Amino acid sequence: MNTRNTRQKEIIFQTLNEMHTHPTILELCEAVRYKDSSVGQATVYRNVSKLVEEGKVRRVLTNDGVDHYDADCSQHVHFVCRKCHRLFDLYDISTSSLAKQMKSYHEFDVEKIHILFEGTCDHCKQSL
Amino acid sequence: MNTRNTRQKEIIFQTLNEMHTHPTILELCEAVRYKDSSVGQATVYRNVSKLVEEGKVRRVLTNDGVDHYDADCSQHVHFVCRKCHRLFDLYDISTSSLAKQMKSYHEFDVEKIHILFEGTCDHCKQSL
DNA sequence: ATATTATTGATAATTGTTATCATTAAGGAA
DNA sequence: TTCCTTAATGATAACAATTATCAATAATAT
Repeated sequence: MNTRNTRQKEIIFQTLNEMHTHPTILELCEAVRYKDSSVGQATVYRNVSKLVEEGKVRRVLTNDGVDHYDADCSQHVHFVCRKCHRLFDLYDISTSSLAKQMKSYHEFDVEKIHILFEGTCDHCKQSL
Repeated sequence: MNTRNTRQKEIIFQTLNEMHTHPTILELCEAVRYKDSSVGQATVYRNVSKLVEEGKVRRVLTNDGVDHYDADCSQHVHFVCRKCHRLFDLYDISTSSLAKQMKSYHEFDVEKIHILFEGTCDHCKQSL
C-alpha cells in the first residue's frame, strides 16, 4: 500500500484534461469545484504537483509569476500574448533541431524542453 | 522630468552585470548590499522590474517558482540541472530555425524566446 | 539656489504555495 | 464482508515572494 487512487485526484486530472486554457491552480480549483464543491484547494495543489512528478501533467513556465498547467505532455511550444495574456499551443514548431544541437555540444541529459515565445498575438495586433 | 538616474539603480544594474549566476532578487540584494548596505530590498525589486521593461535585463523563467535574472539579454538558451539546480548558459544552440518556423506558420509578433532545458548536468551525472 | 516630484527605505499588505493536524477513507489482511 | 493501517483529505495556519503605502530624500528642470 503506497499510493491510493482517490476520487479527488481522479476529478482533478479529468477536469484539467477537459480544459485547454492552461489554467492556474486557482482556475483549475474553480472548475473542479463546479463538479464537486467539497474539494479543498490544498488537495488541488497536492495532486497537481503529484501529477507533474508522475509526468501526467506539465507545468507551463510563463512570465506572469504564476504556474500554469497543461494535461497535454507531448512536446510542443507555447506562445503567450503580452496583451491578452492568453497562452497558445504551437504544435507545428519542430524542436528536434534544438535537441540535436544540445546532444552534439553537451553532455547534459535533457529530460524536458520548455519553450515560450513572448509577443503579440494576431488578434491583439489588429486591435492596436 | 520623467525618469531619474539614481545611484541605487546604477549599483543594482552594475552588480547584476558582474554576476554570472542568474541570481534571484534576494541573492542580488545581498550582493548589492555588500557594496552599499543602505539599499532597501524594495528598491531592488522596483529597479530590476524597470530594467526588465527597458530591455536591459532579462527575467529567466525557471521551474523553481522563483524569478531569476540575467544581465545578458542576447538570445541564448538556459539549462537547469535537476540535481544541483544550477543554471547554465548555452550560447552554441541556434534558435533561428525556431524563429523561422514561427514566422512562416503564424502571424504572431515574437519579441522574446524563452528556452529552458531541464535535465541533469555533466557533473551531477557522474556523482550518480 | 529653489521647487517639483520621482525615487527611496521601511514596513504593511497581499498573494501564491506549503506545512500542520485532526478526520476520513482506500485497500490489504483476517 | 469487516477490521486495520495509514495515505489522503479539508480547513487553516504558516511561510515566502512580491507589491502597495507613505513620509522622507534627492535628482533635475527652472
